[in-house]
Amino acid sequence: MVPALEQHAAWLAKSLGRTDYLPMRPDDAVALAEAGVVVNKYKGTHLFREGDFANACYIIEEGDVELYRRSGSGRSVVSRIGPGAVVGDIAMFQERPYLSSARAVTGAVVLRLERDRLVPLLLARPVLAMRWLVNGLSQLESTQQRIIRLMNRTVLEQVAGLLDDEQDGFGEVLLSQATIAELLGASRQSVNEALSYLRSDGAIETGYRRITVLDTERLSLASAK
Amino acid sequence: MVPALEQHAAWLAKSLGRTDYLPMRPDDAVALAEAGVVVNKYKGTHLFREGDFANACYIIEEGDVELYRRSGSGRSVVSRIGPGAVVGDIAMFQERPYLSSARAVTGAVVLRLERDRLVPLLLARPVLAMRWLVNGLSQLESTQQRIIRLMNRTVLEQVAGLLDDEQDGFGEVLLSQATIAELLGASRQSVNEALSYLRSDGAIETGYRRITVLDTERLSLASAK
DNA sequence: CATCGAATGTCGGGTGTCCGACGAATCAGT
DNA sequence: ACTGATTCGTCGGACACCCGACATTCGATG
Repeated sequence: MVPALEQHAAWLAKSLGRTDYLPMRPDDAVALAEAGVVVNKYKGTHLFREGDFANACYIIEEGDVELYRRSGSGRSVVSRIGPGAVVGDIAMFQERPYLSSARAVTGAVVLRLERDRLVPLLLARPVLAMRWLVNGLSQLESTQQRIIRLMNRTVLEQVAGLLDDEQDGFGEVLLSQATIAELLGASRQSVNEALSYLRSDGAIETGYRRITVLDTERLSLASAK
Repeated sequence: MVPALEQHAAWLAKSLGRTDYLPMRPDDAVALAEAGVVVNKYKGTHLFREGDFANACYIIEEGDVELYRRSGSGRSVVSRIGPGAVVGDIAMFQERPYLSSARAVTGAVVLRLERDRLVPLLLARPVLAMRWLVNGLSQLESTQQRIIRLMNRTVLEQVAGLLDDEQDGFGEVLLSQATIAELLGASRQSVNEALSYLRSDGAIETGYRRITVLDTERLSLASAK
């Protein structure tokens, strides 16, 4: 076994959750890593497109991926996911076409898992199936929370909440205002107005494709309201 | 084995999806039915409340259940689910408190599954775990679709879409306007205005806690826009 | 350093929705 | 049939948001 494979195995074990009551033996993770292929995706390329038949799913190891659908004329962003997320598994398990397109917005490293190899593996190793289950349900939970964040909230509150969630270790969010607007289902102008307010409040600093969080306190204040 | 148990087993097999590549042996369904307890819930009673520690999950066999959370002052409806849906499993698998309350809005029959009995069962029978997984992911899909339905859509379009989805075999939707408003995150008045428009258009008829769909064609026309 | 595409900041006009309020209609219980 | 509680229908004012438009600024590319 190559060292890289071991590394991926360890990474997978961490990514699929840390539930104590589901002890994961090392060979479980290794088996999963062996079943997949590590793929390097360049910025802007697609993992899959809406309508393609779902033969495989992907686990994101590095980078950000955007999920979107055509809706009428334009496209609407369903969600944006990062390392640890599993994508395409819904359609894959149901043996149907993907219901959204997945595009790497940064350079990304993903693990591609073919349906024909994954399903037998999960059936043979119940612990992996259970982990996968818990992981998928966690995703469901965060999606539901996003619904709540969208409902009955002004753009200002939504923007503040998003910045609070998305900031990295240095308090930076590297998104254009247009992208934020798409994520929230708002217009770019309204997002700009909200950012202006937060800036004048001293909660953030804004730059080109970059927002720096200065005061998390004020931010969550504007978010909760 | 009592006849009622057989019936529940058959029902469970149907409810957890019909994926051909996951053949479910009869004893799988029976084992699942045996692991749970059938509970009768009267209108208005709670299956569980937000914050309670999640010891069990529920499969709904009859009736409708409403999921809601406290948000600030009032409560906001997360979703409304019917027969076939599984609820409470997210928190249960994660060993955390329930993140929303579940209340029977009609009389309901549910199967209560204790965590301590279910987890070993799923580990012993991978097919069941996989079915559960596919079912949970389907729920995730419909939640995502609901997000899309909420974003960038007028109340009229949302109401038309909801009626199209929720009508039963006779084209009837038995919900009060206030409930519809909660489901969509809109005000009762706006829902009323949308219904008035659809009524004058000849697409629906309205009554006390009842809406009858007359013309599905016009409805989907108003929904798509 | 010149150029061009992309992103930001800002302005009015138009409108969809919320909110409070009120009366009419419907249902359930004594 | 009377009564109280719930639901429906409707109005006008307030306001957050969308949209189009335009100038400005930033960053990559040669």
